Amino acid sequence: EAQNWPQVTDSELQKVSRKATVTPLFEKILSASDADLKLARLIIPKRCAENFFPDISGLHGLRIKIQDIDGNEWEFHYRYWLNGGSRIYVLEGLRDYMVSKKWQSGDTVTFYRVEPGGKVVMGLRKTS
DNA sequence: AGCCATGCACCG
DNA sequence: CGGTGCATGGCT
Repeated sequence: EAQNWPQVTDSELQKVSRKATVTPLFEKILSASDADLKLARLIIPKRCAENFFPDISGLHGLRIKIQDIDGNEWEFHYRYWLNGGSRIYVLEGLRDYMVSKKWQSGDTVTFYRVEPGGKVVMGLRKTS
């Protein structure tokens, strides 16, 4: 009994009880083509992609899991197109998300990072 | 100088 | 003939 009584320092308690930190990464106002259900893809501004999304070397990109604000997890495909000597980054496979959130041109999508873990969360703000 | 919104060729 | 993946061009 006594030997199992927790003897923790204040700083340990702080660490244990600390809430997850949520850092806004970037947001984008949806263009008409971002909101096109047939395309179902979102152009990620280059600087945002390279600063905040995983590095991708090959043209095939990678599958990326992103959680929405309600904790539902979605899986998209993150890749890029070659454009001149540069890249255009694109998040594909958004159709279900778009339908579910009534994603429309002019709305604003915001990406967050949650630590610890580094999970990416996305939220949608409708035009007011 | 070059991003990125969108046009559009071409491949199945 | 619908989508992918790139080309084009408006715009900053």
